[in-house]
Amino acid sequence: MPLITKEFYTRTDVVAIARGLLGKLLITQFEAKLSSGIITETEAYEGITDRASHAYSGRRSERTEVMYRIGGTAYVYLCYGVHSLFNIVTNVEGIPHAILIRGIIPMDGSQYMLERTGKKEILKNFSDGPGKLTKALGIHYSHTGLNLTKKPYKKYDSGIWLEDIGCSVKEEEIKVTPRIGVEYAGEDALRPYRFVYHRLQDTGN
DNA sequence: CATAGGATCGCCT
DNA sequence: GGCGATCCTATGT
Repeated sequence: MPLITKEFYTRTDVVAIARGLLGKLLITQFEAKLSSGIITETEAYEGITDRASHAYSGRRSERTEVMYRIGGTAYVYLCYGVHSLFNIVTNVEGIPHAILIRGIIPMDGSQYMLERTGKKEILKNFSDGPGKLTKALGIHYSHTGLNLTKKPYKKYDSGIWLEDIGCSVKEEEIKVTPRIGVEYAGEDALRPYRFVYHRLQDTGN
């Protein structure tokens, strides 16, 4: 299946990209273990003008520095001291847009996902939260900065990348809501920047 | 240096 | 619906 390339991520409309990521396949390979899932939920974070963004008002720190890199870079950070949350940086270098991936439907490598999560089987709601999917796919905050537009060449190389599996998502299958857990962002908390792909959501496996 | 709090989850009631 | 886990980051002294 075709790899999603730089041209997809470096576009300027982070909201359009967040919608466009629904139905795409998110794939990881670590220690020769390949696992993947179809993206069913995303949130757009619009950089320096968006109070909900870690880069609001142009803030830069060791953690957020990767947000200013070129679109197609991974931004993974630790939340509540417990969960690694996976984001995709978008736009050109210097513009800190990002998209939080909030849900997937498990596809390949279910045995590895079960192993990582300590579950016996893949049931409904197995990977329907941002912290759950990173755990299932083995994504850790140490993976921040990875280039998502490069697929590992060898079986034992690590990588995170996305592929277009030809899943066409209709407008009426997308539910649009405000983002979760950003109450502190004032008016920006009301922005309709969360996208949920309904046809596939909550089907378990 | 100290400390509050967070783009969450799972278990409890 | 409530709460504790758990630790890094940002901010302030």
